[in-house]
Amino acid sequence: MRVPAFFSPGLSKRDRARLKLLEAAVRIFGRKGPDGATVREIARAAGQNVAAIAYYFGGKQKLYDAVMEGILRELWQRLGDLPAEVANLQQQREPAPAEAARLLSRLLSAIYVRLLSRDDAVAIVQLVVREQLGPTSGFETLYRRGFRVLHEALCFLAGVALGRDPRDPETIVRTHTLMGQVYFFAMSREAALRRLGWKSLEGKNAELVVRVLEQNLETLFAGLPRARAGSRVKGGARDIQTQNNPKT
Amino acid sequence: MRVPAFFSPGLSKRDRARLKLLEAAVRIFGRKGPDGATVREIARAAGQNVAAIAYYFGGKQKLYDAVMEGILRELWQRLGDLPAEVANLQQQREPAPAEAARLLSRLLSAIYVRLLSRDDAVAIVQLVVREQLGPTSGFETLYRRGFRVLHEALCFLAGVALGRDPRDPETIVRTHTLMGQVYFFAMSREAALRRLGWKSLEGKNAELVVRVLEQNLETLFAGLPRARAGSRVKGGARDIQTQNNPKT
DNA sequence: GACATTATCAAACATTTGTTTAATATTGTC
DNA sequence: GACAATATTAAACAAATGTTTGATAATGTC
Repeated sequence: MRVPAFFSPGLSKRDRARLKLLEAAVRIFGRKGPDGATVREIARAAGQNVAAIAYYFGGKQKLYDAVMEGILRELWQRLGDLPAEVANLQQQREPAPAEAARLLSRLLSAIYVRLLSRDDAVAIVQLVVREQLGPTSGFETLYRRGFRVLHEALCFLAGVALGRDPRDPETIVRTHTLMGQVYFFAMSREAALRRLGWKSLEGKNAELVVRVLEQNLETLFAGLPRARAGSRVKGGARDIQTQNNPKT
Repeated sequence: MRVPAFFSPGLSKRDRARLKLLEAAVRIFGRKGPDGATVREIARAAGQNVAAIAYYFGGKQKLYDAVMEGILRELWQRLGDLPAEVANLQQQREPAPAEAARLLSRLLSAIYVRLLSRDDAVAIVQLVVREQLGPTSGFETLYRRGFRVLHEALCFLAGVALGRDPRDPETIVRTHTLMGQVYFFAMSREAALRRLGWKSLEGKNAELVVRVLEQNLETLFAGLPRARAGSRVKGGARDIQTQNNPKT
């Protein structure tokens, strides 16, 4: 007999097994890496038989690919409608520098608060960091549909805020340093926690980080020299909302 | 017959074999991670037999430990006498904020130029980043004798530069954001290279990064509010030169 | 040159790994 | 309830991995 929908909301038994497997896979792939993690451990953690992985996903590699897909969905979902706000600004003919600066600050803060600081996203971040290390299939996916899109959006905002071409190497480098201020907390999470004597990057602690971050950005946008008219925004970035792009 | 010293400078045959294995191990551990790397691959890359690893190091794990030691040595060696300069400043009774700010800038630039940007240090950075992900034996070593020492030194400098207690959470968080501006280039190396269309972070490209970085720091130290006297530097950090410290 | 130490190597070994199989149980449909 | 499709499981399998072994070569010392 089919289990009523209100017991397993919208999910067939098949989908529930897949989901449990996926959740366990994120955790264990994150902790041990694609090579260190074993299908047996993942299956055990998900309360499933080893063969279930081959049955539902077609093997370890395919499971890993599915995990990547899930991470990307989670990533964009957590950012809510902020990407839409950026896209809005991108459509304007003469976006205001102050507005761009403000949105950049909000976006980076949101990335920290909703994503990087979260205890429930540690495994995801671990996985992403690992994939940053080398060009594998996982890296390609995350870069093309995650990092690059976000990076381009941030470069656009920084470009407008500082009156520079978003594709100028200096703008890209500058944006990278801004991004690093936030991402470093996630990438060296354990070390940061220890140095601060914290148990988590969330909650009250997140408030301090966000305060420091926003103060940094404000100071930078106030103090950095703005380019004279002429070297202004030329092309603009790719639209942040068209996330499935080839090339580069 | 013993090979004359000038043919294999100061190295016995034993040491040369160990060295070749170590070099190959850094590269392959860096690329594939401790789990992904196999002893057979490392041995092949080093031109040695598989059994040589057990013979000279006592097994894969011990080889990995030895690699960590080597990385630590390389790390501090590349920083030259900059740590000594920090230690100098730490000994002064009333270190000048401007001098601290200048040294902080020089230190972070040196970390980028001599370490993070270098093509010949990619494998090392990869290994370090991987170890950042979780508390394993490798992490403990790198944290206690690498990250923590550097972090404390930077916090001291930032504290002096901004007139704040180096152990105040806000100072530590602030320092972390400063550090992240540089380290992010190494931690997301591949992504940064692609976004910039660069082949390397070295040379001419490094000049741009350093320029942006120093401009950021200068702007921040000029614009961030300095604490009033009273909330001034209290304890100072541990001495940067005593690198083998227990606790924390 | 003889002898002991050290180094090198291919083969063997025991585990662990991802995957497949084949039998059994469950579920959905009529 | 019968039948077919789908799920689940333990066992089997082949490939790989880290380690050990035992034999042979090279090296250093007297």
